[in-house]
Amino acid sequence: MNGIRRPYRRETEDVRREALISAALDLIAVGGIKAATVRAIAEKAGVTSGLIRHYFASKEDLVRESYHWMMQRMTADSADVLKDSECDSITDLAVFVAATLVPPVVDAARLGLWAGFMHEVQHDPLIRQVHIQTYLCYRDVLQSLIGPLPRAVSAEQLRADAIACNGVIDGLWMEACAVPEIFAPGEIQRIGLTSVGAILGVDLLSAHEKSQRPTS
Amino acid sequence: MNGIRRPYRRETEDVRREALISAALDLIAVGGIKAATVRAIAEKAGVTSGLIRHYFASKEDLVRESYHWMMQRMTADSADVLKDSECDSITDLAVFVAATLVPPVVDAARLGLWAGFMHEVQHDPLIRQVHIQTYLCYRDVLQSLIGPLPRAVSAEQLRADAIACNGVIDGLWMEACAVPEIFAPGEIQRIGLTSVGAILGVDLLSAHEKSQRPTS
DNA sequence: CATCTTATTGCACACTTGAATAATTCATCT
DNA sequence: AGATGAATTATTCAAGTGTGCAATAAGATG
Repeated sequence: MNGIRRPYRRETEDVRREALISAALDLIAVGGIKAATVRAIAEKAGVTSGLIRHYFASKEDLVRESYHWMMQRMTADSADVLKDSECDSITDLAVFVAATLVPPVVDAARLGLWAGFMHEVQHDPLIRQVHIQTYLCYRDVLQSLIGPLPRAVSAEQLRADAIACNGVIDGLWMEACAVPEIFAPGEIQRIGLTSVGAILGVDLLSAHEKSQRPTS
Repeated sequence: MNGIRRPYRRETEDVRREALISAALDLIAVGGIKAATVRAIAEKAGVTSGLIRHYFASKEDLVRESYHWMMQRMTADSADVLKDSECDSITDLAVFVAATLVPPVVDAARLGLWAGFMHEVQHDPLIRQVHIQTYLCYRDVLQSLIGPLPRAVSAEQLRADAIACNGVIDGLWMEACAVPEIFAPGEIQRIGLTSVGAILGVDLLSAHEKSQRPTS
């Protein structure tokens, strides 16, 4: 058989793996896990489907690694918000909460991705571990922002506060992603700041407003 | 061909439709949407796969109706908590919040079900409409519980409070379903009561404790 | 009991799926 | 340049997918 084959370039393992992972995540975000077939992934990554099994033990394996990759990126993204902050602890927290409740963190595709994996969290041990690790990591960041606040609380109370704040933020993020049209612009962000502030007994709303305009 | 056919009983349309819907939901809860194949659904419902197309225009159609059915049941369940309450408004709210944050509402299968459909919410117009309707309905119940509280707030504030409380509850519910093992028993419930109370400026925790033991 | 309606089965069909493997072609090394 | 090795393609395969439709038997009606 001598049909003409498509030309190709050889790439490093890292390049190909990342291309396949990105393609898988794109597909899952838009069409759910069922849309991530080997053929669709390969086409989106610009290769043929056979290559998937060359770099991953199975398609399942690729999906698992994709989840890990995505969660790592999300964690890094949220940590970046505070990278070079020179503000007080209240303002840091306000900025952190506010950033989580507007685009690009609020994004239908991101929610689709997150939900697409949620069921695997129940059954795949590795995915479950990644989920827990990412959740705890995010909560720790939150706790490290809550801790320095000018309040006197026990360690137990601090943990409870972090869980609670994480809960509000997650819940609001979800609804904002799912059906943004039923909220006014900026409403969810404002509600998030107010609620977290109420839980912690600090005024996050004005702290956030203050952080917006000192560009003078 | 005259192989012996499996015997069967004729049932009404309602019985069969509900059996098929229940079977579909069971499968989706455990294995995600991809597990809900026509053959698996039919087997679990005790019929053969051809019957699905007799009662539903397509498998997709069955899935859509299943979602609708599930959401209606969830809404009804949460409304039932307050059915014959004779308590004051604070206690009603406390009971409502508390009920959402323990089993059977907190349940991995329920979360799996909910997440399994989340992606369809983005793309299927009917499912999206059902989602919005259910969300607003739940929030209205919440708002009707918040409204009578002994506080003086504007209508706008009331709406914001309801959104915020719904957010906390959703977020905590999610984490409790997903990874219950990282929380102490009753911890999420307590945190939920405290947080919602803090947002609204009322003491839900003691209101709930009070409602537990007046069985004298 | 005979007849009729239709709920239900059983099967075939066309397609898609993930996986396995043979066949190629690119890039590197001497 | 020419050979070597491995990245990549192309093809095949068995299993599973939803759908369409004819055959059948359950149960109501007369």
